[in-house]
Formats: sequence, C-alpha cells, structure tokens
Amino acid sequence: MSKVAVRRESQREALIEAAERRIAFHSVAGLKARDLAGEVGVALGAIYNLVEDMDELVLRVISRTLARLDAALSDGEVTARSSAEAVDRLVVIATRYHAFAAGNLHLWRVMFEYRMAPDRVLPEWAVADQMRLFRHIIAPLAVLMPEAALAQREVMARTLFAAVHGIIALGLDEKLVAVPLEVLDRQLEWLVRSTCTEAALKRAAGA
Amino acid sequence: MSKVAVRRESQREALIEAAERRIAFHSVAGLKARDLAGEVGVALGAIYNLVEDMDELVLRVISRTLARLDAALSDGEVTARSSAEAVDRLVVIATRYHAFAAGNLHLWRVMFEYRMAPDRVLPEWAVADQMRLFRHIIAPLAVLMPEAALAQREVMARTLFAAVHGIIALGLDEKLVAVPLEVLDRQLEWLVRSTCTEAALKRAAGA
DNA sequence: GCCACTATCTGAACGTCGTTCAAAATATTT
DNA sequence: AAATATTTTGAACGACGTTCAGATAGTGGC
Repeated sequence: MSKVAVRRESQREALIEAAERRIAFHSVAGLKARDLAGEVGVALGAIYNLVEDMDELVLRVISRTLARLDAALSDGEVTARSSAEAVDRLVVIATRYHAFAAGNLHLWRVMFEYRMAPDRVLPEWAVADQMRLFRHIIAPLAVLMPEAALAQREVMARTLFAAVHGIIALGLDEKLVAVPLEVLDRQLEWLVRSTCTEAALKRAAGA
Repeated sequence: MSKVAVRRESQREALIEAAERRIAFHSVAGLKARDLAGEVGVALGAIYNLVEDMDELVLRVISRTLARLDAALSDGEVTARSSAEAVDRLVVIATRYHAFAAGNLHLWRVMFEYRMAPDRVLPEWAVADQMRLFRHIIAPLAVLMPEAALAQREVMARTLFAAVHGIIALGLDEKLVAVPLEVLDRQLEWLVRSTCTEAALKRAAGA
C-alpha cells in the first residue's frame, strides 16, 4: 500500500471519529463540512477524497454506532434453558437497548431519523448491520416458540423490537414530558412480559 | 379588521396549504421558501409577514395534520360497555392510526421527526394538540382499568400508543423490507390484544 | 541529485438555502 | 392633493455542501 493510501486511511478514520463526536454532542444538524475539515486538519475539499459525500460520512458513523449497540446487547449472551429464562433475556435486551439509547441519544436517533437523498440507495452493508441486531431477539424467541417457522419468529422479532423501540423513542423525546428512566424500564418490562406469555405467543403463532 | 389584515389572513392560509401540499408530496426536505412564494404569489420576503419563519410554517402544517388525525380517530366513537368492546375499540384505533399514517406518510412523519432549532420552544397549542390524541386511548382504558388512578391510565395510554406507533413507524419504513398493510394490521391487533388481557392489565396496575 | 511527469491536495468560487432590510409601492390621514 | 405612515418587494447576506483549476507533493528515470 502506497504512503498516501496509508495516510488517507488514517485521515478517513479521524474524519469519521470527528463526525461521530460532533453528532454525539450537537446532533446531526451540527455536522458541518468546514468544522470537520478544520478539526481533522485537511482542506475543505479534501473531505471528498476521504468520503463520497456527507451522506456516506453519516452512514459510516451509523455503522459504528450499530456495532457498539450490537456489542452492548451481546454482552453475557447465553442460550436460554427455559421459557422463563428466554423472557428474562428479552427484558434484559430491552432495558439494555434503552440504556444504550439514553447514553447515545443523538447517535442513536440518527440511526432511525436520518434520510438520505431519495435517489441514493442504502449500501448493502448498512442493511446487513441492521439485520444482525435482530438475532438478539430471534435467539430467545426460538426457545419461546420452538415449533414456529423461522419466518414467524422473524415477524415476531420485528414487531417486538418495533414496540420496544417506539416506547423508548417517545420516552426519550422531551417534546412532551420527560419520563424517568426507571419508569421507562418498567414499561418495557411490562410490554415484553405481556407479549411473551403463553397465550400471547400462541395467538402470534396461530394468526 | 383592516383590508390588509383580511388579505394577509387569506394569504397565510394559502401559504400553509401550499406548504402542506409540498410536504405531502415531496416531504419536508422539499419545502423551499422560494417555491412557496411563487406558488402563493407573494414576494420571497413577504413570507415573513405571514409567518415568523419556516419552523412556524411547519408547525402550522403539523397542527392541521393532528386535527385530521384526531377526526379520523374520533369517527364513530362510542363509550365501550364491556372490556371486550374496549379492547376492540383499541384495535380499531390502532388500525385507523395505521391507515392514516400510510395515507399521509410524509405529513405523518414530520409530526414526529421534525426538530426545530434547539433554543426555540414548542408553542403551547402544539403540546395541547398532542395531549388531545391520548384521550382516544384513555377512554377505552377507563373501561378496562376502572379502579386504576388516572395517572396510571395515562402511563398505560402513552406506553400503548408508543408501542403501536413504533410498529407502524418501522413497518412503513422501507429501509429494510416493505411490510404489507394487512400483515401490519395483524401485528397491531396482536399487540393490543396481548397487552390488554386481564393478566397484563393487572400487572400494569400492580407495578 | 535533478528533472519531467503524475497523482494529490488546496481553497476560492458556485449554486442553493433561509433570512434581512433599504427602497419602492401602496394605503391612510390631513 | 399633498404629506405621512404602512406594507411589500427582491437584491443582498451569510452559511451550507460541493466542485475544480491551479498549486503542491510524490515518483521514476537518468
């Protein structure tokens, strides 16, 4: 690898990290090409040698955030031996997801709220990253719904994730009233336990 | 009222309607001051006689959307006579909310995704509008949880709404896979019925 | 070490955006 | 009808992402 390619790689890294810091602190609205160029120590135009455009830069940051989230949810992962353990595991995942969102508010938000130019297509690695997250939910569901088809578990996983995500997203939004973290965690636990009872799971499999 | 005030009022109305059309068609990213000025037939600067700034314009559009959503959820409203009717009513609300979101995708999204400049404060009428929506959920919950305190019902309503909202928001996002409408409706019904069983409601009241 | 050639980087300049404000146009009062 | 007050206008401003001709640094042959 040529000398310039090596330096470019380290500059790209520095650029992405600077973008991550700025988003974490000022939200994605505070991400300015000129600020980044100054912070990384390259000319304004040089950004476009490191990255296709600002959209790609944001996607790179999102990818890193997704990796950190994945790590946060993976910690201490063991296959559940009973339904009760599986449900407990799902509760833990939900509260960990909540903790991650609360601790990485702007970075977490940009994962879901960022919209690229309508013609640009989401790169395949970004899609794969998102799919990987669902494994954490599907694994306990395999214990809870042993006779269900994989497709059914996938639908269930997506629904459960979306519900948990919605509760957290609205809870962390201070447009209305700020909800204390513990209250939010209780709501999450209640939702998971209510939707993972035997009766609820049977209804999910039946319909 | 002076002549100019009357004309200004009708121009303001035209401006808001033009903004609504543009958001509905091109999303909020396609809302451009110059386009609006041309469409309404006023000078560029005149927009700022009709509206404080673009933030206020978007908030006015949001307010109209909220009113239409409120009307869509209000239609055929009757107080439930039994728990079963109350649950059915909540299912209807969820599917109607889904239908509204699907039929007003960009206008619906801007209600939740729009972020004003961080220093600007959300006007009080916008907050009141949002509170009014919860009544639709709280009313059936009063039948389902007759002995619970109002505050408990409010928490429950917000959680239920957030979960339903999350399922719809992720379902209508085509970043991953497009989910058919009927499938989404089934997931919503499953969620509402699972979280509104006697056992689930007891758990909600107990915790 | 030096030159010619190539790859790379630079930052002024471009087009677009929301917003402002001096000047023109219009309304109101005297 | 003139004088004054109000309102509208659109060119201009500053900030933004992006581009590209020219300056700079790197590379290979002698």
